[in-house]
Amino acid sequence: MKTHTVSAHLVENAVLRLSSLAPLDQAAVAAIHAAARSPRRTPAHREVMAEGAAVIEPSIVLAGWAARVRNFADGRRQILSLVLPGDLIGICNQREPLAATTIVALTEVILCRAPAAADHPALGEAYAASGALENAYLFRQIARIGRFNAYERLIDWLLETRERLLMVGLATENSAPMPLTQECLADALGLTSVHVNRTLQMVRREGLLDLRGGTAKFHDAQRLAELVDYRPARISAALPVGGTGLKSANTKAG
Amino acid sequence: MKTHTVSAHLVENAVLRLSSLAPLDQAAVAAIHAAARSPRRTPAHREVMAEGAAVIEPSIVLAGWAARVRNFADGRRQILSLVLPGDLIGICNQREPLAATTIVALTEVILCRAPAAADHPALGEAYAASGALENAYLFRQIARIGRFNAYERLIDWLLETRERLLMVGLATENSAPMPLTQECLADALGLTSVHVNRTLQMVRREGLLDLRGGTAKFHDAQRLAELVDYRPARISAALPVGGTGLKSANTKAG
DNA sequence: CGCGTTCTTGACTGCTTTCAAAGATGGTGG
DNA sequence: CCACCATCTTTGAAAGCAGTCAAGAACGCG
Repeated sequence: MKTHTVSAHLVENAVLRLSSLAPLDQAAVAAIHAAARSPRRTPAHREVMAEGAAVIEPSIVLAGWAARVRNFADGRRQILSLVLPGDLIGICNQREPLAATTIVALTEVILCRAPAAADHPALGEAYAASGALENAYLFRQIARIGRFNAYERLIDWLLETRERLLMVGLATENSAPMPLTQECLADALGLTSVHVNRTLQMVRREGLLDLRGGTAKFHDAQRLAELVDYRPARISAALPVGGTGLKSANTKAG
Repeated sequence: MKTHTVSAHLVENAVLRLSSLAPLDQAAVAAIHAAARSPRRTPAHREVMAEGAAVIEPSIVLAGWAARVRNFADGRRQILSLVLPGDLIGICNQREPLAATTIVALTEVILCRAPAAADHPALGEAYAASGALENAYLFRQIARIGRFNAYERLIDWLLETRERLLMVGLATENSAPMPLTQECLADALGLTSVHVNRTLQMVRREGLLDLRGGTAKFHDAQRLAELVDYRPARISAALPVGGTGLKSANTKAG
């Protein structure tokens, strides 16, 4: 298996996400494909981008998992958000921007340049929608960490990640790749790895889901969603995101 | 005192913030002044904007405190971010956008329409910078709630709020208005009001700061910043935000 | 002065962390 | 194919930070 070229199907994940955010014309899709012919790779554990550095060129994630992180002087670490295939980084309409956060590769990550929005209006819309969605996930992360207990955090976060993977065609209704160590999970959830481990076992015992070997199996996504009152993220009246995933859990708990 | 017109000095707060984010030409400033002649008021405790509703017109906060909040079915509440004078709400470049969060007035809030960026390029830049800064504060909120204990959260949050108020000329080096109940603070910090109360007393006893009667007194901002390794938010190499406020706390703790 | 909201306090519970060590897993080289 | 090593997962016991419940004090307002 040659690792020097990006196989075409990788690009499809990104195209799938972006075109579900805004209808893309042929030219826009072609531009993405063209950009993907010059991929850049970042090995696992290495930084894709450093906080406070001049921002790198706008990029599309073609493959791999990364995370925006904040590192503290005493070694504590908080994952601010996940960066998944189809996501954009370094998009902003400012002059002389600085990277707001460090982004670290959790697995090997493949990116390519994001075609300029100026050249493709459709892409501009997709980028804007992507930004809005990213923002919505930040809000969710705050609410999750601020008011949920470990059990709720874990379930809510897994459902959210599943939703995002569904958008790029990388998950199925009840199975999603989840190549994170429990320590990473802990950093994302504001917990310790020990407690993540115990919480994971609890959910496993209940038969609701099973996370191991880099894969999450959702045995009863509907029930999980009800447990934490999970609703798919929505940023536009026109484009319900997550349509592939959960039915709306609007049955009154009564 | 007549409450039916917006006195000119209120507008100045917003102009101060926006022009520190991007240099504003006369026309842009005039446009803001013009917009401010048609203010809208929202009484304390009422919603400025409801999550999931079609987004209201882009607005500038002229006066008052508001907050983006997430309410849970069981009564729990999390404040996602503060909305202060000079802040913008409802700015986004999408079609058919939905409000990502509810915004509730914590005190009476006065807003006005935000002049269209299309008509004033300088405003467009200011809006973009404002958005980037808002984003930076979301990241901080996640890190704060995810990895800080109550003591650190309180100090860090107060320093951040002070920094933001300094930007609009509403705070001085060691005093800032803080018209929030301890319950609101708790909702912002992901704590309970009882614990906020106890933490507040601890900081007070240490003589570091004093929060009461709607005003925060910072007796030793430098020391407080060192305690939580606080650094002013920066979004651009060109525009160091918070220059009015803290010196960089770069002395190695040794 | 009376009332409602906010602040304060105490005792108790409990979720989560900490520390340490044992067990599993996976990849590597002999 | 197995030994070996590093990394990751699992477990137990103990301590601590923060939450809960309840009631009294203080404050602001009409």
